Amino acid sequence: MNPATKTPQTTGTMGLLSQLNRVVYRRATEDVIGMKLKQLITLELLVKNEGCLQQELGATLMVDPNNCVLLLNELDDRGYVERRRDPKDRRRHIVVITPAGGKALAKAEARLEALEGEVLVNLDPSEREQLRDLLARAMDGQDGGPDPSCLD
Amino acid sequence: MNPATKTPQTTGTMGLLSQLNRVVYRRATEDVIGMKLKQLITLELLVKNEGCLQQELGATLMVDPNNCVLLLNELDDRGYVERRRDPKDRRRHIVVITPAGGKALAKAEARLEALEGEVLVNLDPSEREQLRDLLARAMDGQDGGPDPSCLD
DNA sequence: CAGATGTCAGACCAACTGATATGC
DNA sequence: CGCATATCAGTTCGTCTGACATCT
Repeated sequence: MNPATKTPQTTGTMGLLSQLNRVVYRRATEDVIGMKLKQLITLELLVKNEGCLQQELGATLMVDPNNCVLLLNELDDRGYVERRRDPKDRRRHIVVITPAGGKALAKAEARLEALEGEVLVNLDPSEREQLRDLLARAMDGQDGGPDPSCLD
Repeated sequence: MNPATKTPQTTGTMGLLSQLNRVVYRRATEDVIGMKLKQLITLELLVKNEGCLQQELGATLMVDPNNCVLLLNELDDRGYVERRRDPKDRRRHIVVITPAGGKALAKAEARLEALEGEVLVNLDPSEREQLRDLLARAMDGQDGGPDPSCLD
């Protein structure tokens, strides 16, 4: 019996993706990059489109609105973000990154890039660029891709 | 070296990796592919090198020995794997996939490939091949790469 | 009032820590 | 006896569900 009748590929792309992501998560701990990886990603997104609505943020990051609150509470406690009421609709919150948040982000990104260098040690620079491009294109148009819908 | 000042890269490679992985995990639920994604990956690995030691399995999958037990218990309960004592060292367990496991894996892989087609809709076949290759090469030599150390 | 947004509290699930049993 | 392997129980962490408050 041959379960993989025609594909002798050792592991599927999704499996490889999951495994490599596990490598990153295992190594990108808080004491290594200075904050949780999820927080770093959140701050990156807030830099990209400053003045993002909280619900848009949650949708882009693919976290439930409830989880989004907790995530922002952590960043708020650290002084990395600020929640302001939307003057146009006072139910909503506009989330902005603070100077302290930007500074912490820059430091964390530097640490993460160093880690990236270790994780992707088998790939030369042009291949890394290729990988980043493919991942970005795959994400594009996904639920949480580089969607400029945060803009007013 | 100032990473933030002149690099307008929207998101780092690691962030993209994490995000795309989240997309997969959100969609590859048990009721979609028939089993947990982690179980699928485990079975794939057991097909690749049949007769793998339990500790080698855990190391490759990057799960603690404790978690490995629970993971195998689930697969064992379903009748997908079998644990046999190693005759050469009866402390050890050799894990093998059962015919039922192979059958379930084939079905789950088909479902996952369909999902992969949806997730990577922005990439044409050659680009998907490229992505799979880059991920495989990045994983190679990592803690849990295609390491043939399971062989005796 | 009905609907939307954000917040919190409690339940739930997955992962980690420590202790136990067996075999070398 | 010391060490290794696997297993389980208890804890902890992250996530999800449901109730509530505010605003339109």
